[in-house]
Amino acid sequence: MGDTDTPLIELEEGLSPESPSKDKPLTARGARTRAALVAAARVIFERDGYLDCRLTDITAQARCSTGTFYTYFSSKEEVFAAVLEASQNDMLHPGMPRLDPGQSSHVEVIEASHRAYFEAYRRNAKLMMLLEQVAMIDPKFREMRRQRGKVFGERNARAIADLQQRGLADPNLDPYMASMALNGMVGRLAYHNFALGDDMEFEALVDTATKLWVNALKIVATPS
Amino acid sequence: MGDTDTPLIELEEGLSPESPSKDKPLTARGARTRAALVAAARVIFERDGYLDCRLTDITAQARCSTGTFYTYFSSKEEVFAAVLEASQNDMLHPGMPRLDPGQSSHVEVIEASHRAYFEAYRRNAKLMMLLEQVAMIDPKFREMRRQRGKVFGERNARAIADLQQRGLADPNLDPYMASMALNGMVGRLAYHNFALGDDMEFEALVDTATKLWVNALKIVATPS
Amino acid sequence: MGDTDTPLIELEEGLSPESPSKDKPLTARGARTRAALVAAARVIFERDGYLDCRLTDITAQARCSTGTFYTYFSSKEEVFAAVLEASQNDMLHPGMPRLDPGQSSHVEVIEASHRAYFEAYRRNAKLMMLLEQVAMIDPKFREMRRQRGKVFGERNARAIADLQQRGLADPNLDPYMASMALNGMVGRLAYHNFALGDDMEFEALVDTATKLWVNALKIVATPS
Amino acid sequence: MGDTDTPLIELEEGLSPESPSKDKPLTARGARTRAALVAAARVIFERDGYLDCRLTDITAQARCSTGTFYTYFSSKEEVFAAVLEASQNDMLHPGMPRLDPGQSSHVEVIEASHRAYFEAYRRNAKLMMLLEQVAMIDPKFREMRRQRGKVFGERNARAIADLQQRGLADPNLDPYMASMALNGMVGRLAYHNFALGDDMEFEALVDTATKLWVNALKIVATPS
DNA sequence: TATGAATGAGGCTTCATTCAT
DNA sequence: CATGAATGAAGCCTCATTCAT
Repeated sequence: MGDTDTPLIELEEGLSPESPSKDKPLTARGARTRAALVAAARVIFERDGYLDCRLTDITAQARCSTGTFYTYFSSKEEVFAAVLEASQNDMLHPGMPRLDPGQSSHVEVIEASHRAYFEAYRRNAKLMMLLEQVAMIDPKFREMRRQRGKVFGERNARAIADLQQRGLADPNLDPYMASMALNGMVGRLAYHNFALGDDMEFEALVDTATKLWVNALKIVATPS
Repeated sequence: MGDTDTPLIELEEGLSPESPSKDKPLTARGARTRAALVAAARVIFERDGYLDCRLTDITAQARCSTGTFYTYFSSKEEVFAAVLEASQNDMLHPGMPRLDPGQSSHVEVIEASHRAYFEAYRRNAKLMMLLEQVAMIDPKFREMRRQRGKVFGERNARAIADLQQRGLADPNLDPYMASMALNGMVGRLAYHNFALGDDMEFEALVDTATKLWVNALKIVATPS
Repeated sequence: MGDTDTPLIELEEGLSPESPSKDKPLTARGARTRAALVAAARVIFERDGYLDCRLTDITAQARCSTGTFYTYFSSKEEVFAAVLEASQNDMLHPGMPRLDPGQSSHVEVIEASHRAYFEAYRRNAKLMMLLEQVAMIDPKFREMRRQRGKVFGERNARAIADLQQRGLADPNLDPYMASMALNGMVGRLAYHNFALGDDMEFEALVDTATKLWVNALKIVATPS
Repeated sequence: MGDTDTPLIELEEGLSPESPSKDKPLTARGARTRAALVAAARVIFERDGYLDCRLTDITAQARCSTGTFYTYFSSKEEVFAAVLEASQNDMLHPGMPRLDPGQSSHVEVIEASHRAYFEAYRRNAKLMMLLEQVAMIDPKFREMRRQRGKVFGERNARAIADLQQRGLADPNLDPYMASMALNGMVGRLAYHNFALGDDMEFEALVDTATKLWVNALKIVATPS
């Protein structure tokens, strides 16, 4: 991509921040308790699912009382947001590789991105599944996901448009639609494999996703 | 597609039957009541969502008593299955066009399939969203969806393999993975547009989906 | 009272209807259950007070389950209204005596009214105390009481104005204010005696209240 | 009233001391904190009512921590008593006028008393309403109010009896009952006007209350 | 078959009070 | 004295499911 700092593609589904809820200065003890609750919530959510988990399961896991939960959160929804927030770093910055421009082609960048994305997804599979679930249940999270998808869609759309202008990608495609479609494709692939456990071979997955992207956009194999 | 009766691609996400549950002979009156309940259930499910709807809302809508519900179904889950079953015809056979082989190219078949799929999805958007929701909530429905996805994935995988063998598609792709990925891509596109209301232009959608498919598989533009 | 059909005075504090809440046709069984709940509620309210009574105490007393409560009422407030409604006949029509006009004086009418009022209050002392309590707690009931007090106040104000015009009562008094003041006086007397248990002699109470009314208004002792 | 130092009438509803609770020497800082809590409590009680206010609202308003509250009080009830105590001066000694006996009639004394009472009530309307509320909720405060009412009732009863003996008031009335009734009348009038906001004209209120008292007791208009 | 009242387990939430720092 | 996090008992309320009529 030469002189641009925009990475060619970004595939992260991204998790979510939103509102830092009950944001208080927090004493050291408070911070510890809150963190314990968030960690416990992740464990319980992943074990029982969002719907089937009871608040008391979370507090039991965090070894605190029910009341304490409400010191830091005011609903299941809110802890869930906190869990996502706490996991964001891993999902949002999936070690986007800094490929040496001189040695990498567009294809290599795309492949590296896919690999990083799939790896992050695999690491957080349970959580991703949870997010899918909650997004289907709670309109707030659904909207959050949609917005985030849009942001990534637009970012990749710009990258695609850029390639098109430089004659390096199929000019007949609508950049935004193509972007949304291909992002969705990779997301679905990851969901099926890591969340549903379809269990395809990891490298083959990266390879297929990359080939389909490259083919779909008719990307010309030229050094990045 | 030559001598096979397998259509080139099938995109339907498919809805679901599963267990015919309380399948009794049913008197005329019984059949009427049952049908009323199924119809009412669809209305209420689409209005309130699977989780937020109460059984009494359904019976109220069907103008019958709570007890009657249990004459025909034994749980919410079961009515939902019945609703899906009743809607399957529209979703499963989305008017898959019987194109005249002599006049149609692969591309035209793919395009027609996409159009039919998107139209069906649009007609049943609320229900499809519901299905997505329930699949995320109830393992039974999740598994049902997965199986169905697999069936379609395999069917398309065979079509892709066939094209590859005839030198009409990129031979470097894993047919099954590619099939799953592309099916997922189209499904996601439909979900975003018709369920989430992303509101892209219909024909552009068909066109983009088709181009991406064709490009991705590097389908050689030859008459079907 | 001569040519007017307006009774000279009316002292009832009145209880309250408001909204018939969950008014359904009610089957015989339903009516029975509802009545049992209302009766149970009165018992428990009078025993424990409005605040200290739990819904489960009421359902236990009514020998039904918690859920059943919610079939008929949607809150403590609502049962309380129902209890009041059920008691209204006794409080609202405290046997207002039909004195023979030819034989009764204004004073006799006033005395009879006071006696009837105090008797009704004594019969329902616990409930009246409850009403006082709830009126202090819940703005809805407070307002209800205020409105009712106003209605009686105005009614008596008209009677007082009538007497003034006929030269039978102190013309220097504001009829409405005097009415409100004297109604309040009798109400407070009843509250202290029957609710708080100040335990004055019943006939002395009637006598004092009557004398104070008559004196206060300077009612001329003439046959009604 | 000649040779007695008992004022003719005293109308104050009186507020309350009771138990000096945690009466400690108190350092200067402690006194300040306690005062802040009492002041804060009054603000919050008046804003939210006794029942709906949380202790944390009070401590927040007083800009101190929850724990500090318990350094000075051991319950909500106790702060409330402290609030009343702090306000007593204004309510208990409503500037009872020292009229010059040579120039004032009984009527003027009564009128001045009523005026003073209503003014005090108006100044403390919110608090008086609160007291009414708490007296209905908490037996301790109810009893306190009753005792205080009795004290005033007896005091006025003595004044009435005195007048009766001197031939200056209706001898047919029971002094104590009449006293209780008339005190109650004025209290109720004040409650309706200043707490419930019935909004009658202030001077008319004083005038009506006075006329009713004088009439009711048949007080002979003679210089005090 | 239809009815709809009755059931009751169990989750959610509040807030006065305690106590370690 | 002050702090404020932690506690946990206690009630409310929902709604899928049953069952007597």
